Amino acid sequence: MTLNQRSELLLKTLIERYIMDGQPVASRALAAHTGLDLSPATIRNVMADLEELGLIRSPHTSAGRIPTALGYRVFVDTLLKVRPLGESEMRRMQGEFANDYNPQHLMESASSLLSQVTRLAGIVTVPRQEQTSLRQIEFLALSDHRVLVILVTQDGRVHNRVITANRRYSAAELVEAANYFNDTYSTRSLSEVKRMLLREMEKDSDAMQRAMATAMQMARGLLTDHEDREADLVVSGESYLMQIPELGNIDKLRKLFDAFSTKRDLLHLLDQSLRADGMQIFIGGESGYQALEECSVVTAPYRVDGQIVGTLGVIGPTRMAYEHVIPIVDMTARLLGGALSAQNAGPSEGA
Amino acid sequence: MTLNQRSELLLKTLIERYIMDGQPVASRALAAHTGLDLSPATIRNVMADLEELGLIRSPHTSAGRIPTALGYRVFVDTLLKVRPLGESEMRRMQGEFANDYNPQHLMESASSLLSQVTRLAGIVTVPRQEQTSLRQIEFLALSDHRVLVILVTQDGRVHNRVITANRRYSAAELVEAANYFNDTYSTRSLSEVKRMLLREMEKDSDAMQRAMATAMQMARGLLTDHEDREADLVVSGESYLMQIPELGNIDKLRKLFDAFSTKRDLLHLLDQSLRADGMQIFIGGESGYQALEECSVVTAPYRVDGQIVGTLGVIGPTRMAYEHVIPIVDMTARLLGGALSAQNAGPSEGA
DNA sequence: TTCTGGCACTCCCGCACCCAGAGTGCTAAA
DNA sequence: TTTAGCACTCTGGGTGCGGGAGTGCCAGAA
Repeated sequence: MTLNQRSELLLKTLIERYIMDGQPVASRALAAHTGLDLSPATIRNVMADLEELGLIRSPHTSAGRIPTALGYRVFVDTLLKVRPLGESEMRRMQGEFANDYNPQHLMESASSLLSQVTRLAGIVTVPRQEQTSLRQIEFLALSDHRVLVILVTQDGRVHNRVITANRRYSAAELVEAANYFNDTYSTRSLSEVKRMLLREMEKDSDAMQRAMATAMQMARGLLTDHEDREADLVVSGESYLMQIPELGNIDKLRKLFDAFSTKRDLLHLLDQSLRADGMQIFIGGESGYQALEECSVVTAPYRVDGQIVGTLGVIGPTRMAYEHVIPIVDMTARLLGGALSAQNAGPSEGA
Repeated sequence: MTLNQRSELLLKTLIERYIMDGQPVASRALAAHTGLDLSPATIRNVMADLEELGLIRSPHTSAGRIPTALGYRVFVDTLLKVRPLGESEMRRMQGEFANDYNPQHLMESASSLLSQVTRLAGIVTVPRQEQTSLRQIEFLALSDHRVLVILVTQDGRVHNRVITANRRYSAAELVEAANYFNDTYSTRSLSEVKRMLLREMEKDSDAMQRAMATAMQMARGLLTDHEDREADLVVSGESYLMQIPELGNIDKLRKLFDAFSTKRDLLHLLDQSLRADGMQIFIGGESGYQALEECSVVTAPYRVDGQIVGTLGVIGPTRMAYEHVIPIVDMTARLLGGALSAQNAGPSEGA
């Protein structure tokens, strides 16, 4: 499928116009808005060819043409000129992340920033624990048999988990166990820690030192149901999606919102982007999820200390201003990654 | 405004029927479904009186009647017979809370339980910190100047906050400070702690013991921006609201969903319920929030160790099955309160 | 006095119909 | 290869009509 230059230009303008006002584009309008000095009749001939190729279609006989998913694909892959971010917009975005050292809060900022600037729904995945490495662990006796485990990961997030032990542990024992744990496992990735722990636990526990045994005991609580729903999503601006006319159908809208609250499908989708190591754009049904039928998803992974740990992006109608959305998503990923990495160094000013 | 028994019965049946199928109720239908042996003509006379009183209205001349907000008010206040929960439903609900000792998780369960059982949106406010009392506090050195403060409140929730100190603190210092803090302030309510701290800090810091000084230093970080958005809402099942026909109007729907993501108005509303110390029902515009125009809100406060700490409830169309919803909200409040109180005792089985 | 049957009236709703407008596809000529 | 012209098609809004549902009122029955 090769398009000559003129067809490309026409396809490009057609999609741009359609994105602008959502109306099927007629041959006359196209003739007027593309620079070429051609009559509507000529345009019609070209459009017939483009329709043949499956790039555009007409909703009915006497309407103009609208892009198909394939048309958008070609547009995004080869025709789109991404417009770089303006200075002021850039500064405004940077401002959102300045002086904030709370990781959870940073992710919420990123999500709401995405949705506000693009007027679409913003999504940010919270770093998967397996990906990030352990920085520090502490055990704290709460009551007789209950111990609070505090886990600080490399991205600066603090995780709590209360576990119920089968005997009472003294404060000294717990400190000792934590020290052992920190000495042995700190700076290793959580998945690695998990592997190592499982191996250790196979050994006869009689042979262990006391500290080690206690640490193992605590770790058991950590290992069991740790990853259930920890991998989480921050979503914001869903309500922007309610005014997009393509989803006037309440039923489709409902499916979409269910996807937002279930989160599972979205997490899967974003996982793909996590592995892909670069900006990704899913157009319409391409994502494979029925709820996203009429939607496109633009995602970019973000890095903490050079390591990809999560993804963020936006969800909106297939008819979205890609050339505008793409640089915003890209920049937000950089800014969030930067802010999360920066905080490891820690701020230098006083409280 | 006094209604005779017959008018009351007719109003009650009319509203029940309208809640059932959402259609305006005609005199003939009403004559058939109320036990009374009256002709439609007689019913019409009574309906004219009820309309005069502002309890019902007709959408247009030749339609039946539908209840007004005032009508609903009278209905829920004086006519409604709440149907007690069935055994099996009760057990099912209890099951949701069994063997769960994670407060955050319990609140999410409560919210999703509410929405699943009622098929409306469920809301649960997270306990206000001021209301609950301090159980335990610990300080943990993260890096040079950064200290992790871990705060365990009476309801079992664990709060983290990273503060940046203006000098390095040794582990021993931090332990000592935590001990001092726990000895002095434990079991007091957080608002009380805050008051006492402010008083202490006015004194000359030279006079303080070292531990106390350190504790004060840490506390400063806690006091500053603590209550910003901590008071939070757990919402679920919003998408159920999309299929209620009264909100077919996308614009109203959007306002409602904005209210869900802003959360502020909802928090205000629930705060009223917190103070009212009992089940509350806001019908239509009564709540005073425009977004809730066509909605009713049913709320009940829940208690931890006898003390009201939060509220929960549902939001749905004014035309909701109150006699069904009310006992569910009531029971959920008891169950959540119970589960949160129970966990303070702690489970007895091993890990 | 209260209830009821009857009747005229009103309004909604679905249906068919028509018409203007917009846009296309095709053909023949430049 | 491009273009003008023309016939054709589809949409959407407006209109008119008839049936159905329900009311309000009145006069007579209980």
